[in-house]
Amino acid sequence: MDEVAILAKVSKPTVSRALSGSPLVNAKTRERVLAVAREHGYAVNRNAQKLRHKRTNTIAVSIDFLSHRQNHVSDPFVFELLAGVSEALGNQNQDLLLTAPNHNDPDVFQQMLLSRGVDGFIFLGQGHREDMLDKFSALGAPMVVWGAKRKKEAYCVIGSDNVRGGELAGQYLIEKGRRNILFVGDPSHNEIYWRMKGLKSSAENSGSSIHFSEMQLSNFSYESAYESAISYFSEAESLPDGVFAYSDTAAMAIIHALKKLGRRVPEDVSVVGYNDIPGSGFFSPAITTIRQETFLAGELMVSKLMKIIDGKKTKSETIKTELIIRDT
Amino acid sequence: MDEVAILAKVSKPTVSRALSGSPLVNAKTRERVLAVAREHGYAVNRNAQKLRHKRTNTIAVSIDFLSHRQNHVSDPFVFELLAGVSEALGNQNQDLLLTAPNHNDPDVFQQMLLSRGVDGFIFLGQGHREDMLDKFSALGAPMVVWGAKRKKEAYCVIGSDNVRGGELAGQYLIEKGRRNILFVGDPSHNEIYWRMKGLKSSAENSGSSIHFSEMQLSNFSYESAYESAISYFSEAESLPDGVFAYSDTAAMAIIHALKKLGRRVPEDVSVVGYNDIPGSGFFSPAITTIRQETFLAGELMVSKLMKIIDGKKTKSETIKTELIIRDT
DNA sequence: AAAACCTCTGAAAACCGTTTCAATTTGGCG
DNA sequence: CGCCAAATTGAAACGGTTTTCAGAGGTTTT
Repeated sequence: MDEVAILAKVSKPTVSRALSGSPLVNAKTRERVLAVAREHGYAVNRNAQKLRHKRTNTIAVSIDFLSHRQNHVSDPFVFELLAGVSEALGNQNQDLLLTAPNHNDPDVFQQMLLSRGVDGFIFLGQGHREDMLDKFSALGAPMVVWGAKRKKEAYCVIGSDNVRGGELAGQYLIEKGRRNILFVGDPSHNEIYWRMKGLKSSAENSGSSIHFSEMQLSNFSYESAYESAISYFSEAESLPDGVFAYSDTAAMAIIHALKKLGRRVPEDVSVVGYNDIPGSGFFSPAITTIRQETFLAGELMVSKLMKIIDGKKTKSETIKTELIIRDT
Repeated sequence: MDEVAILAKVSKPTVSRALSGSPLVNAKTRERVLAVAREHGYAVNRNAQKLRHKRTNTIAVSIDFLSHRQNHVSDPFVFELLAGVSEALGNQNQDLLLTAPNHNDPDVFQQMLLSRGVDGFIFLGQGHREDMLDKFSALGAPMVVWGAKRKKEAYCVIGSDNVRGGELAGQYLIEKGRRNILFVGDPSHNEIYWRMKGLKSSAENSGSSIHFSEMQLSNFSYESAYESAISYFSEAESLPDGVFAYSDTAAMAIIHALKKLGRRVPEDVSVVGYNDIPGSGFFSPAITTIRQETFLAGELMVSKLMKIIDGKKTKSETIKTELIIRDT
């Protein structure tokens, strides 16, 4: 910057002001400075800026990101969320720091904040990290979480209306005449718990007598979901005629298992998924599902987080949640 | 750091040395410093460090990332790659900066480098950005690209052996007795071009007479691929009995279209995809595909890039490429 | 006992911007 | 023409770390 200053025959602060668009600098001077900077390929050092400003304009995004090694697979849905967040952050001139998958220690996150590596956090998925998130937010970390609302609002949560999603799925299945309904998912995840609750409540309010069962599904991958399903069904007294799976990916695995066992979908069994992931309409059968507006969700999370970083208050919010019927 | 120094009754440089694990500091002194730091929740300022070191330990990752708005969808395969890269970077203590989706301007990337925002780049997918990548690499930017090798090796490319992948697909189809083979994809993408080449060469070397056709597919989404397929097939003289699609997602859309038109897959038509994305075995029919070791690819890209950043030379490399047969 | 050598520590400079504050110039107005 | 305000600029300090270099104290060698 010193060199630019000399070449433009001004002082360093003036160069700084010219480049940062300060109104305190004369228009002609600015032109001169910009010309020199452009010509000599000068770019301000972002680290010096961050150091001085005590602000990094960087947001850490943490995905409940399951590496291949552990035979986990991340849901395409998360990718959709990430795309939304990425675009929204880009629009706000914020950098997106994707945290390493195995960083699930509150200390690691706090370190990032303390060392001024990032200004705030977006957690995509609560997973089983609720305790960690509670602790972290108790430390006053600026953060927004995709997931399900908690009893006490510790941090800002954006998510779909899981109870409503469950109800929509339930109503659909009941309208289809299904009376032996299976829920697939791991209700120790908060989001999934509420989806199940919604499903149950719609069954209770339907006036019909519904047989309700539940299939735990932990440690998700297509393969393990499929195998769990096969072994579950082989031990079950009766096969369900309606299934609500916590995600489209799970629905796909379940459908595969049902077909393997000779059930026709959707003729014998109706299956509802969640997320409306790309391609869910191209599965056979096309998957009836609950859509969440992931793109808006990204924008919403980012705008909330920016507010929080600026010291303003915001509340958790729920995203539009609708049933997409695919009957063919 | 000054405060820590005072509390530990040493000077600032000593604190710095203690925290960075320098051997120049006495063991007892180090203990004292670490204790004070821990107790007072002190963390070194990463930005000051980066400023001083002229090294950020941050790698920019650019995805040919297609936002929802443009009705594009990113292939789950890219997510797999990203997961691999993320884990590998984490192991090397490098931060991963995910660039905004619309950043496709070499100037933007150069700015990131010049302003010392990042040390290097990983581009996941060449897409239609080859010119940009050439320009950027000509500026001496440290970078590694996932994609297909070019004639002249301008930058380090990691990718599958696309020609071989195409050959494997072709051999499979021909062995299945297919003689009317369709390639689906946009050969203006380098990777896809070579896959097609491989397919053709296996057809030519087979000794049988193969009718070969080609369906352009630009601007991918499931929906548009499906529609293109429907309109292509309705105008074609004959329907193919073998299809090689440039990706599993495209294969899924094509299969959907073929079924719609009353063809049975795999009885009437054999379809081969590419990537072995999660769930490709759970589609109906399960998708025969070409697998690439994405996880190793991530590690390889990162290790290559680290070498390049350290001023060492490396060469492009090809990842294991194998056919996964799913006939059921 | 002097010389040579380690080991450990601290002062000062460097990294590269931005901000504060004071100074200079210019313009407006009576 | 003199005075005041506004516009523009620059000197110096600051943000937080690391590195260079020199020095203090202790140990070993001759």
